[in-house]
Amino acid sequence: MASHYNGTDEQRAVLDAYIKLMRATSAINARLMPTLQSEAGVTSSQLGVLEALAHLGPMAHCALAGKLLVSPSNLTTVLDNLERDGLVRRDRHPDDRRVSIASLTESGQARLNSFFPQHVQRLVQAMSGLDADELTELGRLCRKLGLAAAASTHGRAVHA
Amino acid sequence: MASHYNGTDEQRAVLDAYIKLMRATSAINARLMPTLQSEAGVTSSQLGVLEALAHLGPMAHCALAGKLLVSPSNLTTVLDNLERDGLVRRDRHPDDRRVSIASLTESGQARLNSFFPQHVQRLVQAMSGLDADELTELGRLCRKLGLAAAASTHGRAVHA
DNA sequence: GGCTTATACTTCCACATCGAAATGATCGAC
DNA sequence: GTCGATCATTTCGATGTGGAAGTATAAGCC
Repeated sequence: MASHYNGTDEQRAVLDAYIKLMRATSAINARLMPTLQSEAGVTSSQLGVLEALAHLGPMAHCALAGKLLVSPSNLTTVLDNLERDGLVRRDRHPDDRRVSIASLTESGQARLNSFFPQHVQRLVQAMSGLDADELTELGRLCRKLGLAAAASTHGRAVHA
Repeated sequence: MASHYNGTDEQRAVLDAYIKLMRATSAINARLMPTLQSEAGVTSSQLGVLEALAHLGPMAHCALAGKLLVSPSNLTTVLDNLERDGLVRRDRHPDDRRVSIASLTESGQARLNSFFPQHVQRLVQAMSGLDADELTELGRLCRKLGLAAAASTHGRAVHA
């Protein structure tokens, strides 16, 4: 039993599910991150940036922060480190010089190509504890949970 | 569609579930942390320490790090901040002076009592997007996933 | 007893993270 | 055209995070 809290049944059930959810994400990430850093030389935050730029093309700083759900100030740090390592380039928007456009360098693209397939393969292995149906169901539940939580963060929960 | 990766169906399914899992945990934590910091004055890591000490009693540094699944060096920082705020006390083990025993102060216990019920209630609300059965199923899937991932971190995956 | 090894914790460094404040640049009102 | 408001980004300060190295203590071996 994960939860020792002396509350209602509903509260204990929620705490229990929450703890398992957090442990699962920790376990998966603990499985992936060491290899990512030693083999690919990037952190998971940096990987997020590289992936987004590869899939979506060059993006403005604030758009990228929105996509990745991180704060702009945090993204500044991550981009600083990526730029220092030559994986990402920052250019000013020609019409609005407040805006900085981040894009993959050739080196960044090459780096991503060199490790991403293996990274995905390790992820598949890390999640091999669930079969295809369970994976689908986990995705459905997480999506529903995440959308409801995000909606209630701001105003009222959306009806659907 | 969450995943744009051009891999096999299995790889895309895994990536998709992974992204939803990460988004759900981010959304829930984003919902809880601001209130926790402004109302209770503790971070989520600090809450983990306070909870563990309250449920399990005074504990040695390394035992606590094991329970919380964080590195000893990280725990040092968290305990430093909690001790500075008077919520936790560190004492030397009488028989082995290498060991430091962390315990809740009265102030720490009082702080925990003062906000934990509301915190649980907010968690219940944050996770209210799922009904009781879905919560149970999510817990089951996360537990299975987490155990398999943790097992494969070290040696081979356990057979069951 | 003194040396070696092992253990427990801390310190140090790099990175991630966010909020708040500062900076630079655009836009609207007049 | 200038002033003020607004927006995009960076900087700063605090916390969390882990790995590597250092310090203090204990235990084992000769």
